[in-house]
Amino acid sequence: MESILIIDDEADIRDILGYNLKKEGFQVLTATNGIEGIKIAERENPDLILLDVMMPDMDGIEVCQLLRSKSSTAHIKVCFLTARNEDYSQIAGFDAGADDYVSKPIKPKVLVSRIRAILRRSSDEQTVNSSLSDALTIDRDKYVVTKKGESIHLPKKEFELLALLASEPEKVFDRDFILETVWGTGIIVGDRTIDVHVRRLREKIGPEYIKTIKGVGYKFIDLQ
Amino acid sequence: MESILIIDDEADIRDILGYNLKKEGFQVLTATNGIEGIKIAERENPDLILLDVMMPDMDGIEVCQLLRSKSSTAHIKVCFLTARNEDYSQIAGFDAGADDYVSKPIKPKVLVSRIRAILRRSSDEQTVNSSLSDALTIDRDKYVVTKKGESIHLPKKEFELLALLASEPEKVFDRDFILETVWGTGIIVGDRTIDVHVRRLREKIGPEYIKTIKGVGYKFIDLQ
DNA sequence: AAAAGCTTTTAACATGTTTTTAGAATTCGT
DNA sequence: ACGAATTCTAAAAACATGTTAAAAGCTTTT
Repeated sequence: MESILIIDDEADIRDILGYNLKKEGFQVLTATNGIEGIKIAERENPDLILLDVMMPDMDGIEVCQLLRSKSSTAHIKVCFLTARNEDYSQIAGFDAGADDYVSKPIKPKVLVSRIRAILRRSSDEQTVNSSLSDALTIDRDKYVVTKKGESIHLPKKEFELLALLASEPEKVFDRDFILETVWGTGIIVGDRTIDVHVRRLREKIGPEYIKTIKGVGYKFIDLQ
Repeated sequence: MESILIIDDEADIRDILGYNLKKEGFQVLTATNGIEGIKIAERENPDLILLDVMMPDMDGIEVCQLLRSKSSTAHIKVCFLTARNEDYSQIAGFDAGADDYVSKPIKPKVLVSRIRAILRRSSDEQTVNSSLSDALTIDRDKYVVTKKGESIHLPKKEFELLALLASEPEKVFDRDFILETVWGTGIIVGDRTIDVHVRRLREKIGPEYIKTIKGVGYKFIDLQ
């Protein structure tokens, strides 16, 4: 589950945002000021921090700069909460390393969709990196496989199979696991079904990417 | 001309507000309760709804949530009318997706300036979102699609479908998601309903914009 | 209140693609 | 070289989508 840390001095805001984010399935952490927020961020390593710009003692900009300067928190996504016409803070915020900002009054639905967008952005990048060899890219969202810039059309099962194998290059996936994941538990298909799919995948993306481990299963080779 | 829907059970309020808004050049629609209001909103697609929080049967919060949950009304701006010390309603109101609120007793001049502010804000936002590809523009506010300067009339469902797909070009939307978003959760329609809508969309905007991913769903292609 | 016009949904059928199967050929490890 | 596992091939079966026309729902007009 994705976790979100809210840093805001106003209890009302913390409550409303917390309520809405929990409802959407996020794990919620809260802090009432910058110092506390940084401590929690270090300890809990949340996926994203919602950070109020205007706070007494230490403002959001400062907090963000501190987060960015520590290696244990530098990677955490930060989204600023700003009052409507604090235009300057948007600029200063991005400057300080924010990923996005949302203006008050905050509409929960807007906020949630922005949060999802930020998190998706980062997970996309990872997907691309992890399932990417120099020549091959796999984009689950767009359902597209690219080889040396040329996009290759793959039908659903072949795509799912490739995406699974490529999700952990070098790891051997055994036939039962592949069947469960790509076909679904309980679905019974003949012995040769996987083979045929692998064959056609090799035909389309090139045979060098998928290696057979006889008696066990298949693995994706990340060609450097 | 910008249109405003007033939903309030008290005839006095409807009359006073209606009179003032007409004088300011708005087109005014009225409804005496939530159900009627939602119907009118769907049919007339007003630019903004003034929504009384305290009403018998269905209160404003509920009405607003319903409006937000339907794709055909989700984009309409909502401004709550609240009694002076209903503080909680401000919180619950934003929670339900309101854009602003005005406390009674309402001073017409204040209300008009608030309304102008909301509409101005929204038209700014929409401009950014509306031009999605060079050839095709989609304006949620006006419910208009333009292709190379020529405006194309699309019925509601087709428009919503296009707007959804175009909201993230290249991304594949699966059939379940499309059904949930455009038709609504729990609404059951036949298997071929989406296809037929896609077909007619392609007929009107050109077949090259919407691509089928067999077994998965559809995606919008952003032609450069 | 009926008629005319749209929009939306349904249903039946056509089409083309994907998935599965099965047998023969081949490969691989021991 | 032997046997088990995998690949290859082609055809059958299953499936998803496209296409049409008509029916069912709405709104607006008369």
